[in-house]
Amino acid sequence: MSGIKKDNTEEKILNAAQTVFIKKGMDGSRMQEIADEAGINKALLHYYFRTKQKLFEAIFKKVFKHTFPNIGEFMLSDLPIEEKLATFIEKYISLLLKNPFFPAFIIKEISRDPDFLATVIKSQGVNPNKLFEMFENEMEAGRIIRMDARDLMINILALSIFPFVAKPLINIMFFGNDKKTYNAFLKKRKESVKEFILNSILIR
Amino acid sequence: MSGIKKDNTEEKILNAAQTVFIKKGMDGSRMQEIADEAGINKALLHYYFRTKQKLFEAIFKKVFKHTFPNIGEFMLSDLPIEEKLATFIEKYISLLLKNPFFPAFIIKEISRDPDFLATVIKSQGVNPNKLFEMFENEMEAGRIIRMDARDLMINILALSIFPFVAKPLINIMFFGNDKKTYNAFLKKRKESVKEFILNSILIR
DNA sequence: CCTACTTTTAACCAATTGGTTAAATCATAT
DNA sequence: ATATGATTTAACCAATTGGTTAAAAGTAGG
Repeated sequence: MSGIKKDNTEEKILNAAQTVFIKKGMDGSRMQEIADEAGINKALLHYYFRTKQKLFEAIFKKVFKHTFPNIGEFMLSDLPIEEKLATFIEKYISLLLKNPFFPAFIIKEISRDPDFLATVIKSQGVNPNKLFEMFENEMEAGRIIRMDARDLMINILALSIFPFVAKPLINIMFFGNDKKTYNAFLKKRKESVKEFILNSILIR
Repeated sequence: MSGIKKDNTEEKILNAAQTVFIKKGMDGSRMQEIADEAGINKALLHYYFRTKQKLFEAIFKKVFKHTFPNIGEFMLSDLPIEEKLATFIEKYISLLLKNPFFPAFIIKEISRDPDFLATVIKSQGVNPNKLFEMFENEMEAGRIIRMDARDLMINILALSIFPFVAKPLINIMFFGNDKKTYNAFLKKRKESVKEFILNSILIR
């Protein structure tokens, strides 16, 4: 068997491809640039992943998994809704702080090839129905206000994700292009988004 | 002078370029495809707009202006804050409903060339400071809760824009890929976003 | 009609790009 | 050591792409 060497090279390729694809997108990336980034010959890319498309799909799936991780367990636990939401928002924004370019990458590519997205989502087994049920139970119990559960879920995602997706725009418009200030601001949003949402929906 | 003919062709090119660029982005678009869409020869594109880059910049500026229109007047008027926000959200989501692909296009391209974005924003004369002042006055007067005005502005934009930016994703995840249902849902958001925000920040 | 100018086109070009091929190098088992 | 199969490389290729050029077609004034 091959073992170490193969895995090593494959990993180098995946890392390099992720770097380049995230920065330039599928259309803007060149196989040669990925090879350079990985420190290998271009033909080796095709040896491991037959085509650019297949390499890209591998990266997209990987990044998608990281950007929309499974959160089933604790969101469906019997913790109080206030705590569930607080924990989710904190964990999720922390995740995005560690991978700030993931959301924009996903957004960029889903409008290029929406059909492929459907495949990925199905293979992920994403199923938000349980989540919606949970929200509706909380409404029934009078702990949060009545609203479309899909609106609620989209609002949570929007408030968490959007500042990362529109990072360069917001940074210029609202922060004089000062990256440190903006990063500090994003960290604080773990608190402010939580408050904003709970303020809106919690019945106290 | 040339007159009719020139304007006509230039407009045909701009329309075709917008269609193609919005669908495929700068990197994914081909000059030949734009020429075909406009029903003209490819060389004519270069006759009117010297390079692909220049043609793209013209489209980007045009779309950007439409996506972030000047809203100064009535947001700085002396209407009650509740009414200002309600009107803004309604108008803004209506605008996006008419141009649902604009936000994703802007997002896609700002991460490709953030420097160019800076130019466009500066030439637009966007200056949110007056808006922030207005929000802070409202907080001072005890009409809305205290918070970072930038958070508030970003939240409003996020809740309005995100469902359009992530359209294909949300449509698959939450709406079984049924476009009509999702469009109806987006229309209803004019109301639900307004309520969500006012619920959160209004002091009654 | 003729001249001067603008608009439009067909043909062409150099550079880039994803992908292939055949040979070289490396690793491993016997 | 050497045969075998996996890994890596340099050289190459066909197709595509943005852009150019020179000639043709259209337009308007005199």
